[in-house]
Amino acid sequence: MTRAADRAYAEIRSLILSGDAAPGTQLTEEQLADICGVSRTPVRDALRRLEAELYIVRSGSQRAFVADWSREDVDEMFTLRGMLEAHAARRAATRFDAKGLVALCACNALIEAAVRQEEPDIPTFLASNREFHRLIVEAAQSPRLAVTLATLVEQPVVRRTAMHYGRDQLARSASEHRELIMAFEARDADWAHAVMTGHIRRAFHAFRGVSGSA
Amino acid sequence: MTRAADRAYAEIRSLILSGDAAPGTQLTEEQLADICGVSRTPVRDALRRLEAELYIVRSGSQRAFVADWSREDVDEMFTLRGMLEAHAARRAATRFDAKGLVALCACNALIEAAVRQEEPDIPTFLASNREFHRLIVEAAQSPRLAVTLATLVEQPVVRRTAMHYGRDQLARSASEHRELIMAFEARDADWAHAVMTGHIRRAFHAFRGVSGSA
DNA sequence: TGCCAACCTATTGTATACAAACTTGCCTGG
DNA sequence: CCAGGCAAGTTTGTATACAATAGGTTGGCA
Repeated sequence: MTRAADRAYAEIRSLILSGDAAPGTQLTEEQLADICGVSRTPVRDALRRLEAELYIVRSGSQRAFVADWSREDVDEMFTLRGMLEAHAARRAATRFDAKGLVALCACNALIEAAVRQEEPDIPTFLASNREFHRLIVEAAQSPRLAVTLATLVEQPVVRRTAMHYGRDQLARSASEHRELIMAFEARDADWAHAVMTGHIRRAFHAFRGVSGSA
Repeated sequence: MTRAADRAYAEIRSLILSGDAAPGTQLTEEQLADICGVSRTPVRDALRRLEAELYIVRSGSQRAFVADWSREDVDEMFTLRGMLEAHAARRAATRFDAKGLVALCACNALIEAAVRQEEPDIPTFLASNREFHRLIVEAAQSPRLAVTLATLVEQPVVRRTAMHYGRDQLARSASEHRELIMAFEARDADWAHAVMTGHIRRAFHAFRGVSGSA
């Protein structure tokens, strides 16, 4: 199922994430169509998605530009994500079934393995971390929440961040995940909410530290 | 600026809100193109937006169906909206300028006028109410928050609800708006947060009451 | 009669051509 | 010299034709 629109979406997002398309750059549909080797139609679809996810912004006349992320934007993104993910954790705590918890544990096992390596395996960490959070949102059983969060977790910032984490930060993350799992096993909604809040806030400050020194 | 895509969006949304397109109904692009008097291209754009706003859902093979709103969906929507709008109010409290507050007061004056009528003017109430909340989100100065909330406030439920409110509920709403304005004038973030939380929760229970008896 | 397969239809995905709208820069008149 | 508008070029919006694919139906075979 590799539709042209999906490939265009992945390609354009990659351009933005890699920095090849710097913030503020204008993205014209034709130019992107050339790059992706498809026509403008699927490119338009891809741009709509990227716009909803705030990778790009549009001028008054609907021209597309690579979004610029100010310090305030990053702060606000983490705050929103913290609120919503904590809410998801609260809901998930009373809704997880045995199978879901097993999957969650397996997922975190992958994360811990990736971290324990001599040279931490960042791509695996990222993928598994994303899956971990996705499992929790899924367990929360709220389509609205899932859609809303989906536009926040896959942001440029999140991806760039982990690249620069030290192993201690990565290990800390895995450890917090373990505590989350404990809260879920105890079906303790308040606990899960609190741990998730702290988890995201810590990630936020880890990012500020990294980004400030970089 | 009445693009075909915008008209199609409004037309299709209206079909869903009015109930002409019942939940579960399949919406085919060609059929909608006929109804709206445009080609499939703008209809596809409109469907993408409606999908993001959860008016419609898609099957595995990308077929579009009118979304079904369960009781749980409605609960969750109000909860999310409450969290996010309260957060917006908190931010807005320390960011409103004199001009913004004047606009907010003017907006609520319209609402109160609409409510005081012999026969309450529901369309005006809805429009002004929407503008009132929009002004607050704008004052919060968080594009992410604005985008996120935009997908929640314009939901089928919200619109259907107000149609059935009694005058007491409408008046209560306007009165809560006045208290919000007081909180903003005092630049008291916690107060604004609390009032907004209560405002949305009351609307939620008013809806449950109306919808339960209907 | 039940099931499987092939075809046929309905629906979405993509490409392309053309139209509308916005930008830009030049030119003209004051 | 500046302002305003006009014209050319760029970019997005829309329509339409065609391709691919999923679903349903019908016919044949066991």
